[in-house]
Amino acid sequence: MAMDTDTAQRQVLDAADGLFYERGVQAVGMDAIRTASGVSLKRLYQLFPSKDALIEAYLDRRDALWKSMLADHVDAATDPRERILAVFDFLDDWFRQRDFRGCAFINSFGELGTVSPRVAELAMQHKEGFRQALTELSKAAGAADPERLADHLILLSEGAITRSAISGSPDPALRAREAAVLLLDATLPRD
Amino acid sequence: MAMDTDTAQRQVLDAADGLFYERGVQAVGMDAIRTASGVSLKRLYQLFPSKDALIEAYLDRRDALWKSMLADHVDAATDPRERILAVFDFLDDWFRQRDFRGCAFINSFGELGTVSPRVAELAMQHKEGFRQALTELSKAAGAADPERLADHLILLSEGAITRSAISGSPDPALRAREAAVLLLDATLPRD
DNA sequence: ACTCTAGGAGAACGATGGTTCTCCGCGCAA
DNA sequence: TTGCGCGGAGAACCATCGTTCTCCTAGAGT
Repeated sequence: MAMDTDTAQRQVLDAADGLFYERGVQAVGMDAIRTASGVSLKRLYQLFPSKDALIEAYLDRRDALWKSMLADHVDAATDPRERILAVFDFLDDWFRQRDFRGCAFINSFGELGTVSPRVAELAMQHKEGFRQALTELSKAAGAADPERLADHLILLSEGAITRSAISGSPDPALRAREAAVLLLDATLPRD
Repeated sequence: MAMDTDTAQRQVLDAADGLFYERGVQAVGMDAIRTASGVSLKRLYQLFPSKDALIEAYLDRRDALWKSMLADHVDAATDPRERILAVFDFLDDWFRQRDFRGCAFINSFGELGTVSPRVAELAMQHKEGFRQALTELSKAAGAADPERLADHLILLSEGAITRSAISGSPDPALRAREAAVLLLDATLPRD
């Protein structure tokens, strides 16, 4: 009758993801997660020894999921320039999801950045991973200064994320893509 | 001996600004504001009937202050193109402030956006004000499509704000300025 | 001097949060 | 069958929060 450990863990993480992302980490109590997951408080606390641990697991999973969604979009293209632009198609897809609420890492950092070094660190690592991905793509596209191009593309992406979250419209993804085209035209060697 | 209403109000807003901005709105209790401001709870509640009202006043004041700091930087330049780039000099100044913690509106939106329509509205209005300022600057610089240029510049700015907040470095302002130069070169008519 | 009232300090109140504990039932080893 | 231990439901506990209330002091008007 006892639900096995793996599915219990998954259900807790599913519930945490939905609630934390929608309402913010501080606004969601452990009781809400217990109700949404159907996993008792006792079990919940033996799977995750504290709310902080659960928040960390939530962010870890988001990071992995996000990276894999990004990779799926990028890998659907072969031309190096198209692979860069695929990043913005990915953003467009993401922004169109009904539950889109901005970047979980930015949101969590805003809530806990000053008080939880762990959350601050996870946010930095997540963003650093994105930066490295963009640097690779820029290198593959033949940019003379791939790190710089990556930085410019990140700014457009992050800007699109927060603008889309606040405005509630997916448009910023298109605007960011346009701007990226201009930047690529100005930066990459002609072909 | 009673402190007059204006100074009490100012002290409360000063304290609220410091605490809300540093730790986030939810993490700061009214008691902390009372201690930091030196204004008794009773008086505090007759100045601001609820914490929500205080949050709103805090955001209102941030909006006004931010706009005037931006205007100061922009108005220090006369050449239309320089006036656009002054936006990024403003960001650089801002990011270098020791207490810089990102955009108060983005942070508050992340915390309360789904639960407080008022905060969501204030965040939208703040960003819309920025958008209009950039649209005016783009128009003055002779852009063929000033709204589009403004959108592109906003993405760079917002991206720089969140990246600087998370990385703790002011660098993103410089990167955003570089990218803005590339965009202006690609967008504005030659002179 | 005697009210009268605004304001300060802080207790009080009811709600909610994270975390732990109690009690109970159930499946399994001997 | 008899313990035994895991897990479920939810109460319990202690802290904190937003908000209000009580009590008291001190100054202003008469």
